[in-house]
Parts: sequence; C-alpha cells; structure tokens
Amino acid sequence: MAKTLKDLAGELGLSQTTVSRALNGFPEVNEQTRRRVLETAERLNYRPSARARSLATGQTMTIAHVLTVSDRHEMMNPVYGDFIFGASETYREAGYHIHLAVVADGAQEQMFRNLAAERSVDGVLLQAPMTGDPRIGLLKEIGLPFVVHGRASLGDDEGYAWVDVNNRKSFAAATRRLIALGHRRIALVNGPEALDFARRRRGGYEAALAEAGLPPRAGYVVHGEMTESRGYEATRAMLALSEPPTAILASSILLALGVGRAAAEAGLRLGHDLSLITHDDDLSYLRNGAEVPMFAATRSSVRDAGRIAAELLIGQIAGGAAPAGRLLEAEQIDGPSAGPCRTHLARTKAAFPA
Amino acid sequence: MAKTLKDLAGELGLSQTTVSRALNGFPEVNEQTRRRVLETAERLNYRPSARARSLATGQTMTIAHVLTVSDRHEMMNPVYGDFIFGASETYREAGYHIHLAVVADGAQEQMFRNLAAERSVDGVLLQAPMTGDPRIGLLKEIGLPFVVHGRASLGDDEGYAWVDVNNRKSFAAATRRLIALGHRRIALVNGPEALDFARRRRGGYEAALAEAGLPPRAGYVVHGEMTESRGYEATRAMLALSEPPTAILASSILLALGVGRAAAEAGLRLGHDLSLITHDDDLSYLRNGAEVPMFAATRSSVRDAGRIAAELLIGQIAGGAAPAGRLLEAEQIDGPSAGPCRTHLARTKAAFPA
DNA sequence: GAATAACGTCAAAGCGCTTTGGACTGCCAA
DNA sequence: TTGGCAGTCCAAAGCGCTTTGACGTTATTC
Repeated sequence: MAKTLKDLAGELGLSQTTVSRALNGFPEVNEQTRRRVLETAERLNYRPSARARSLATGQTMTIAHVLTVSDRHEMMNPVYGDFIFGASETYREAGYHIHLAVVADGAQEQMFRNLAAERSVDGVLLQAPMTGDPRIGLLKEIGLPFVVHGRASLGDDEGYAWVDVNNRKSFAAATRRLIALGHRRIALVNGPEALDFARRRRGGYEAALAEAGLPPRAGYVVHGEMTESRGYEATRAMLALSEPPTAILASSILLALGVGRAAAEAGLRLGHDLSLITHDDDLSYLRNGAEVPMFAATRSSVRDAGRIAAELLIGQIAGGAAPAGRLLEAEQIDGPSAGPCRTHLARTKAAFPA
Repeated sequence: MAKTLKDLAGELGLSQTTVSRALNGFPEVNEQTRRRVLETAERLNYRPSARARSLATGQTMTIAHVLTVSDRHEMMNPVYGDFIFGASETYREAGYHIHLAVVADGAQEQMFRNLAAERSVDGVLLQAPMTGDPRIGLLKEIGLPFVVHGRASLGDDEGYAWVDVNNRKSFAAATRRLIALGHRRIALVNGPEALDFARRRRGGYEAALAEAGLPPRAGYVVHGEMTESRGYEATRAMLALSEPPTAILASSILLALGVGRAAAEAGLRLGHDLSLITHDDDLSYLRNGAEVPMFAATRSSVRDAGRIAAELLIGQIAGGAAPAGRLLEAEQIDGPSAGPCRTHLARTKAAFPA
C-alpha cells in the first residue's frame, strides 16, 4: 500500500539513489532512465514521505501561522482567514505547507520554544502584534526565521521582517478628508488598545486633528474588539453625548456595519446626517458593497499582505534574504457614507430624548 | 544548538534507549533515573524532533483541515475560523497539530492523493460538503480516516463520520414560528445552492410551508454566497416584488445584517414591518448582539461542532472507533427581529416607487 | 595503445527517533 | 548451590528518504 522508494527502486531494477536523483531532477541521470522512473512513479502514485524527506534534508517545508486567541474575549480574529488565504497562494507555488498553531495569550512563549525545539517548521508568521510585543524578541532569541504582519514599534523595527499597512498615514488622510468636508467633531471607533495597528491609527487621527487645530474630545475615542455590536454600542453612546460627533472613523467593516445600524436606528442617514469612513481589509466575505462601495474607506487588502509576508518569509528561509520591512499604502476609497458636514444636533437629540 | 537524543544521552551517561523510555513514561526505568533524565531534558529544553519521531512511530500527530476556496468567488468561508478554533481545543489536549490545506475546487482530488501518499497527516477534517460531494468517496477509497462537517446526503450517510446541525428541522421550526406569528409571505435568503446545508434548510422551509398549505412563491428563495451585500441585494429585490415577503429567513448573520440594512433603507423596522429569523453559527467575532440578541435565530455553535468533529476523528485514529454521525440540534432563539405580521404592502411600495 | 574524462549507477552512511531482543545485576525460592 | 525472576539498562535495527564517495563503462585525447 504505502509505496516506498525501495519498492519503487525494486520495481525498476534500479538503486534508490538513482531513483531519488531521477525524481528530484539531478543532472547525472540518463534522460531515458529518468523518463522510465517518472512514468513508473506516476503509475504507482508514488510520492516521497514528507517526514522521511524532511528528516533527511533538514527542511520541513512548513510554515507555522500563529493565531492568537485572546484569553478574555475568546475570539478568533476574522482577518486571519484572508491573510492565510493570501499566504497560501505563495506557499503553493513554493511547495510549502501551513502548520496552524492556535494558541492562547498566556501560552505563547512555551509554544514558540516547542516549535523550535521540535524542529517542525522552517519559519513563523506572526499576526496582530501588540505594541512592544515580547514575542518578537523571543523569536529573535530562538533564531527561527519569522515575519510579522504588523509591527511592534519597539523603536528597532529594523531588526526583523514585517509587512504592515501605513496605518498612521491612512488614518491621518481619512481624518483630513472629513475635516475638508467641514467636520469638526470627528470620533474614532478603534480596535483593541494593546494592538499596535490601533495605536498607530489613533496616532494618525490625533495628528490630523491637531494639525487642524481641533481639540480632542471626551468620549470620542473608543477601543475594543472589532465586532458589529461593539460598533453599534460605541456609536449609540457617542450619539448620546451632549455634543455628538458629526463624523466617525471606524477600524473595520464590521465596526462600520454596527455604526451604520446605530445611525439608522437614530434616524440618521450615513453621508448626510452622519459621515463615516472605515478601514477596509478587503475581506473576501465582507466586501465593502458589491460593485459600488457602500462605505468611504481606507482600503488595503489583507490577502495581499498575506501573499507578501509569505514571500518575505520564504526569501529569508530559502534565499537567505536579510529580514526587511515592507510598508503598504492604503487606498483612499470614496463612498456614499462620507458627506459634507451639516450640524444636526437638534435631530440627534430628538432621537435620544433620554 | 539543536539538541538531539544522542546529545542528551551523552550528557547523562545513559543510552538513547533509556532516555527515550524515561521521557515517554515506560515502566522499566528506575524512578531516580527518570527524574534525572526529566530534569536534564527540562534544563536543556530538549524536545524530540517531531519528524524523526513520526518517522519512527508511523504517526504524524497531525490532522489536515481542508479549506475549500471556491474558484469563482475566491472566498474564504468565515465559519472555518471558529470551527478550527473549536477543533484546536480538542487537539491541544490530545497532542495533535493542524495542517492547513487551502485548496481550490478543481485541485481537490490531487490534494487528497498527495496527502495520503506523502503520509503527512493521520486524518482529515472536511468542511462544507456539497450534496453528493465526490470527496467523500475519494477519502473512503484512499483509506485516510476522516470526519465531515456537514453531510453529503448520498443516501449512505452511514458509511462515514460526520457532525452536522439538524438544518432541516431547525429551518422548519423557524418557518413555523413565523407562520404562528401570522406570516404568510415568507422568503428564504440561503447559502450557495450546491452546498448540502443550504439544500437541507430549504427542504425544512418548504416542508413547513407545505404543511401550512402555503404555496411557494416566485422570487422568494435566493441562493448565493453568504455576505452582507448579498443579503442586502436579495432583500432589496424581494421588497421590490409586487407581493413582497413580510418575513425572511436568512442562512447566516452576515446575510441577516444585509437584510437589516435593506429594511432600514426602505424605512421598515425589523420585527415590526418586516420579520427576520436567521441562522446563527455563534461566531466569536459576529455575535448576535452582545448580551441581548438582536435577531431571532436558530443557533448552533460552529465552534462546538469543531470540538466534536475533532473528538470523533481522534477516536477513529487513536481508538479505532467506528465512523459515526453526530446530529446537533439548533437552539431556537427569540429576538426583536421577529414579530407578528402586519401587512405593510403600502409602505413598501412607497419606499420603492419605481 | 595507454591515460584521461565524462557519464551513469550504486552501496552505504546518516537524519533523530522508537523498539526489539538481549544482557547484567541482585535476590529469593527450591 | 542453582535456577528463575524482577528490575535496569543497552546495542543495534529500522522508519524512508538524501547524499557522499566510489565504481565500472564508454568516449576522448595524445
């Protein structure tokens, strides 16, 4: 059943050496012999055992993707799916496989040490780093090649490979778009505070406000899990402020949907009574509208990021490339959810009389 | 650097045999010796090479999760994430790892054959089967243990292991709930037609209608990808019918959000002017409201399904358990989106004058 | 015609582990 | 005294592959 190289060699009346070389495309084997080997291998559906091969070569042809599950919220970040989808395209071509490690916050260190000690992967792809994420130092120490999706802002973003969107710039730009539309009361519904991308987006937002001489306002910045209901609740709370925002920046489409629901419930039309620009990861199952965008957005495909991250990692592993960073620029997308500011204080107050 | 068993044995002045036995808890090793071995292994952070071990034992301690990417739509089903999250909890305890195979529709057969021939996994977890899915027969033929999340309705659902929600029953029940609320014009916004769960849900819906003597209506059943925008578009189209539905069944929360948006846009309030019951996979990042449900629903945790599927598979691999099916019952959840029927034809027409 | 160079092939070692089949030491029953 | 028997430990084989070094052959060179 389980055909081995020895079986195949026996069948062909050749040595294992020759068969192996024929299969792996070495030059010192007769073309005719090679053809015969390839044919027979095909016929018997022979494929080398991945484990035996990797034991012999020292390469596992496997990349670990580490999905962090937050202890408190027990949730699986939805962008992981598309990121992996993108990376898998690169892997397929290069012959790599994915080892998926789902691991809780607390168990990270042991996890990495095991991965390294068991020698079961050639490299690691790390997602959703926190600001100052200790895992990066750990991976450096361990010596396993790795690429981070995002950055840790440790001041030495030179020492490792990463792929990141220019979050600060894109959120500053989005904020300026709203300011240019006449908005003065702009709020931000952001991701979890500890995550680095959230910090950067907030930084961009605050810089653009400051640059326009607009003061920060109490209750205008909310951090949290990026779910529809969080977006809804955050927006409800903001609209109930004595001076509610006239525009909102959201960190994900899911949040934006929640913002939209709260607005609708309050009788506010997006792009008229309340403006909204959201970040759009261009997730395959959460497209920003079908053909026509439904939200104004800062768009950057997380699938592309996955593809690029995988390329960087394979470059490091196979090609010995030095770890390098790669900054992606988000595209500013127009959409009906952002429009000129008209003060609508009265209507808002009416919607939430309490 | 890469500590091997030999190094460890040398360090301890013992044979590899003894060290291996000590590490693996065999009885024929002196307690004192074992302690010494364990201590030293800990100190040197020694862990056996996974590849070498699996070559020697014949077990890979790895399960393949096959994520199908539809060629046409190029999308990654969002439920995969939570399913894997659930399964990973089981794997962690049993010491299994996940090999993630992202594979296009067309490449499935080759993929499975490779997996088997390369002997890189001990079993396979298959998701989102189509009705009559050929992959099931293929896996049987190949002889790799597997569990299906869902069924293929081939008439011989006895011949393999599966975990599935009772889709037919739960959608029939949901339909009856709407009928009991006085609705007579009930529509269904369903998943892709080829997928088995969609077929079953439709079956339950149609059976409940028939049972109440309600005829099927043109344009009342829509199949497609389960995205927010599909839900929105489908609902818009339905509300524009000369006799629009007064209630809608949706196959996922994402669809339901789209339904909600279309309703809001048409000036219809969910639970008043338009009723909605959705299936709720209880996804971690797409909860049905926070504390209070926002949609009436048929709920079944896909994360639990993952956990159970993994148990079934490990039982088959390790315990030699016979492949068995496992039917989960969905919970019927009350929520504000479903209310008594009031004919609202006039308002609807007004909202879409064209 | 002898020396040299490709060319094509092979035997065997090695990757790091598990496991089989002893081997050695004490100790106790016969 | 002897045989048997736990209790410990070990050498070596084997898992299925790659890769090193060597070995015939035949073709080429002087």
